[in-house]
Amino acid sequence: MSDSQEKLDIKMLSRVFKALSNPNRLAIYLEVLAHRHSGIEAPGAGCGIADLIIKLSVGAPTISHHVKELVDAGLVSVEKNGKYVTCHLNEAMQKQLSAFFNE
Amino acid sequence: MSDSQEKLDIKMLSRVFKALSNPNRLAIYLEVLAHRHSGIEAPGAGCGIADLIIKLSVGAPTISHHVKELVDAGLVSVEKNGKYVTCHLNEAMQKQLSAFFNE
DNA sequence: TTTATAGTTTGATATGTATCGAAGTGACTG
DNA sequence: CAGTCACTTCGATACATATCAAACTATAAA
Repeated sequence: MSDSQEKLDIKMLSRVFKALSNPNRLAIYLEVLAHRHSGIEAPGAGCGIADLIIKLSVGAPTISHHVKELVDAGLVSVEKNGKYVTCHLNEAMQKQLSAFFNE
Repeated sequence: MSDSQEKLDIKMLSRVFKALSNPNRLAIYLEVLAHRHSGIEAPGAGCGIADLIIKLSVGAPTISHHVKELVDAGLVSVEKNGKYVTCHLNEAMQKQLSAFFNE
């Protein structure tokens, strides 16, 4: 299964960078990174959409849009619990990016 | 002025990623990366603008524009020799990006 | 000095993006 | 069921971007 692709080609890479090219989206990604190893989410401590809305001071539609783009780029994934949504880091992509800049 | 030595904040980081978010610009950056350790440039073997025009199949103005954006983002630098221009990797920025994704 | 070469700048255009308010959807609550 | 909550989708708008052709600059060659 193509979970995350084997190796990043130019097209996919540029998609990833485009996803990170917006300050708000990058902030979301950094927030997800920060919660990377926080284990089971304490309520409100995770990377819920509501937390992001507060931290970034932009509207819910915008956050929703940005999160979707991060998901589409393969950088994060979302998990639905009832009416709540939590963001998680895509570790595989993280590794590939790390490898790319380490070369 | 404050060049790229301190740590990358969200604003600068997003600028860097924006520079890499265009496939053609990313291709240029990869080309520069590829010539990173080729020592003294053999004529035509380096990362001259002309080489890039051929490799990317886009017009000279577009290449010129993209190279400028990469320079502005601090990813590469340019060196003029007579009427020729060669691109070089900004190693400091490379290190910072590597560090960012390794964290 | 005239001409050619390498690259840049300008102007135009077509397309993409960020953001918002309003309306919609699905889940929980009384 | 009716209402609220958390989030998403839609539609509009203002702004940014990628690209090209044409004009320009600077260097080199004749």
